[in-house]
Amino acid sequence: MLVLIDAHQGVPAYRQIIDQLRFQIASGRLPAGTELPSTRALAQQLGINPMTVSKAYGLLEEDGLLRHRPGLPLQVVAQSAETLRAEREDRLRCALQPAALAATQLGISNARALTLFRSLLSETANADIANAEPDHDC
Amino acid sequence: MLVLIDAHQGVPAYRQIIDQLRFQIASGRLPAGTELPSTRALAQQLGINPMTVSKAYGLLEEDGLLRHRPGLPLQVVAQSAETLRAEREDRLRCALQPAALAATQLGISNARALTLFRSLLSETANADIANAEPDHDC
DNA sequence: TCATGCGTATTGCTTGACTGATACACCTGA
DNA sequence: TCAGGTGTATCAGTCAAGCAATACGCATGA
Repeated sequence: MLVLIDAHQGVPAYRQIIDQLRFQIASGRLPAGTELPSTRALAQQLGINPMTVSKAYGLLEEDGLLRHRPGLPLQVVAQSAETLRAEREDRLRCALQPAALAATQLGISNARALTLFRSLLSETANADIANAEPDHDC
Repeated sequence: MLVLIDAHQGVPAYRQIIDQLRFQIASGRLPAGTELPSTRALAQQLGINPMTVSKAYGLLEEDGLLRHRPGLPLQVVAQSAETLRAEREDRLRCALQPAALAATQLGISNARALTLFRSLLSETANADIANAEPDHDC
């Protein structure tokens, strides 16, 4: 399954599509040249409107991640290794930003925050990726 | 001036109040026992409705940062050392969990992830909360 | 040529967040 | 007791985001 929509999550559908595709492109799971399913096909698979998929595709194309030639399916655009590396780091930075803000506002020292993050990284690396769920509600 | 509202920022007024007060409490600029201005006083000062201030105060009270006794002004709650330390760390852990997961799935090394987090912590600590700017949308 | 599939521009609806006006209950202090 | 202070419950209005139905232009292949 390419994309999964969780209606219970509060995040709009088109943004979930963007996030998951962007993630899979950055991580290399969708290499350059990969053809994406049509808007109608993916929409039917997800049980949503084709326009919602189209909105996601359009924004990804604006970002230069996808290429669209009329009459042909959308393709993942080839990106340099450096661009991919920067993209990966950017995504991690975005994930870390709220944590850094929380640490500051909570008055937790940088050293303590880093120690916490280090232990979490070890736990996550050892955990099975399949059941990537938060242990308790945050 | 206790709080500043920037109408052009896109962030709702009640949330700007929460963020700024939370930061000032965490940083010690508003020590325990400090009496906050009344909802009406702060509302008039900011040119907004008292209910908007009340909403912010109410949420901060839910978080245990403020204490309200009917008929008396709101007070900053005394931060009991050990019990709140664990709770603060738990909240930071929850903020860090998705980042640790992203680092693992993106194939970013623990060392690189920690370096990134360290630099973000420095940036966040130096930033003034008044102009809490998103560098670029994540 | 025509049927088929493609992406999407346009339009309107729904939903929820945000805000504010009003009214109320409560406490303090004269 | 009562005037004046407090926070806030309730209700209604505004606004933008998200989504979907429809229709259109385009490319392909028989």
